Amino acid sequence: MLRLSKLTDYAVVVLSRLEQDGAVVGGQVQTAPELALHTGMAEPTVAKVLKILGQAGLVEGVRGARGGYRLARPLAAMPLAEVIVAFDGPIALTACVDGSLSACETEGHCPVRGRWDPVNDAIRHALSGITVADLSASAGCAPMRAAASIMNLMAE
Amino acid sequence: MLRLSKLTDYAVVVLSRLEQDGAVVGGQVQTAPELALHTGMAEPTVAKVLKILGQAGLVEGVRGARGGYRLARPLAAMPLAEVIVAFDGPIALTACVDGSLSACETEGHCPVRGRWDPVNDAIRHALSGITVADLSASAGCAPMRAAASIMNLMAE
DNA sequence: TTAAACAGGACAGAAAAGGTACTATTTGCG
DNA sequence: CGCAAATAGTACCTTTTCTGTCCTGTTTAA
Ligand code: FES
Ligand code: FES
Repeated sequence: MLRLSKLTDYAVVVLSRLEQDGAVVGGQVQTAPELALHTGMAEPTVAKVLKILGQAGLVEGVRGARGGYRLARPLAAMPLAEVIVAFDGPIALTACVDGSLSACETEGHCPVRGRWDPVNDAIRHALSGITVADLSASAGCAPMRAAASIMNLMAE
Repeated sequence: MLRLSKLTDYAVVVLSRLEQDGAVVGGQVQTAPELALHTGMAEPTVAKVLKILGQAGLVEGVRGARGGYRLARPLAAMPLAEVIVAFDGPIALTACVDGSLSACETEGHCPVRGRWDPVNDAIRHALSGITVADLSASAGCAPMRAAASIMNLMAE
C-alpha cells in the first residue's frame, strides 16, 4: 500500500492548524495542548509530532512559560517531501536491509543496490512540486476530527 | 521510508530470471524449485512469489507434472505498477484505516479522504512509465545471490 | 497408478509502528 | 528567589503488520 506513517498525516493537520491560527514565523505561538484540543488528537501524540517537526526545522519551539510552537516558514514554502522525510525517513523504495549494506559496499556490487533508483528518482520528482499548503486546503472540513474534539472537551 | 514489500523485490528478480530463461508466453516453463536454485532464495518463498504473481495475471501457472511458470507478457509490456499493486496493494499514500472508511462514506466528508489525492496521482503518474524490463537490466549481476545459490547447492 | 508440480490457505516468529509516560531543561511571572 | 508552564529528549510497552514456512488439496504428464 506504500503506507506512510500516521504521524505524517497528523503532521499535515497540525501544520495547517498552526498557519490557520496565525502561528507563523515572527507571530504568536501555539501550545501543544491547545493544538490537541483543536485537532481532536491526544495531547502526547501532538507533542510527539511537534517535537519531530522541530527537529526537522519545520516548526520553531519556544521553551519556557508562555512558550509554544510556530511555523518556521509559510506552508506554501514547505515541500511535502520534507515532512515525509522527517517521519518516514528518506524517500526511497527499497527492500535493502541495513546490516547487509556494508557487506555489499565492500563487494562493490549488489543485486538490489541501484536497481530501484529510476523509480525513486521518479517519485522524488513527482513530490518535488507539492507543498504542504496544497494539502491544507481540505484539512479544514473535518467533521470526524471535530466530533473527536467535542468528545475531548466533554471528557474534561 | 516508503518501504515496499520484500516480496516485491523478489518478484522483480524472479520475473527477470523467467525472461532470461526464455520462459515467455508460449515458450518453455520454469518450475519453482529451479527458480529457487538460480535466484538463491528459499523455495517456499519463491513459490509464494509466483503464486501471487499468478493471481495478478503476470505469470501463467501450468499445473500437473512437467508444469511450471511462464511470463504472461514480455517484461517490457509489464508496468512496474502492477507488480507493486499485487504485493503492496493499491498505490496510495494514506493513513486511512479500513474500519473507519465506512463511517466516513456515510458521513460524506472526511478529513483524510481526498486530501492525499494529488500526491497519489503524482506518484501513479511517475510510475506509469516504468516497466519491469527497466529494472531487470541490473538484476543479472548478482554476486550475493550467486553466493547464496552456491550455499544452497552445497546444502543438498 | 504414480509422482511432480501448482493452488490456496493457515500459522508461528520477527520486525516495525503507535502510543504513552517519565524526566530534564528552559523561561516567564509573582 | 521560587514556582509554574511549556518544550526537549528518552525510554518503554502494546499493538499491528510483515515475513517466512508449512500443510493440504488439485491437476496432469508419464
Ligand atoms: S542489500 Fe542493500 S546494498 Fe546490497
Ligand atoms: S478515515 Fe479514510 S475515508 Fe475517512
